[in-house]
Amino acid sequence: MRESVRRATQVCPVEVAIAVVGGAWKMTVVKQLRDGPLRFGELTRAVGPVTPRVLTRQLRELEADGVVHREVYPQVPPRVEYSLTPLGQTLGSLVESLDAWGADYLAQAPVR
Amino acid sequence: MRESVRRATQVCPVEVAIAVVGGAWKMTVVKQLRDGPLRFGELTRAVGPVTPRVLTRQLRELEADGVVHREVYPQVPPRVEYSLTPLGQTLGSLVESLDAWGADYLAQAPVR
DNA sequence: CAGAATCCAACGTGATACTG
DNA sequence: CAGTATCACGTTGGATTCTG
Repeated sequence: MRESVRRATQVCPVEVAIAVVGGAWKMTVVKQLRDGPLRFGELTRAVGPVTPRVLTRQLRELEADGVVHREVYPQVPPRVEYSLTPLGQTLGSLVESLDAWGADYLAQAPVR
Repeated sequence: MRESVRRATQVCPVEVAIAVVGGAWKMTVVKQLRDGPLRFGELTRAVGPVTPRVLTRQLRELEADGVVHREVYPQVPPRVEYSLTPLGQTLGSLVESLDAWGADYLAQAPVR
């Protein structure tokens, strides 16, 4: 268990959830993977203006937390596919809620 | 609109939601305020091992994002009450979902 | 009581260049 | 293609002390 998650257990279950999914790009990754596995490059483009360096780290953390599965196909050129684990799939409704709330928030507080 | 929220708008609504509620203690604050207004001291004790310095900053951000209302009663000793705004109340179901997911996560990945 | 001031360490995030 | 190496930096969260 990652340290930040372990610390959250000392506070409240909601902090645990935030510790797992609260990082930048993480919930967007989950959102994109809901439609099926994606290769690293596909995921990079789908998520947005994220650098490979950063996306890799977020994926590693999601993997460590059991949310994402990383499948390496030993071939040239390399092929690595990311997918949601069963646990990751349980985040589906949460992603939808966050997506809807964020959209509502933008509707009532427009970007200036 | 806070800068981190504005940046999130360039990515995805889910990132906007995370930008608003993703900070440490924030969703725990919302959870505690669901049962009604709390004074600063009460909130400090209810949230957990948070320092006044940090809790104040998180509350200011939640206030700036329109989630929390801060009511000052001009008296001695000072009395300041925090409550959820209508927007903050719309986070209710999200808090419940996060709480449930976090609890499930702990059940399947016990603290070691 | 409800914070503000000051200071700081750690972390999260990012740009750029390079590689098996 | 899917990263890694290196470097850099702003923000976050925190400890401590002090105050109207």
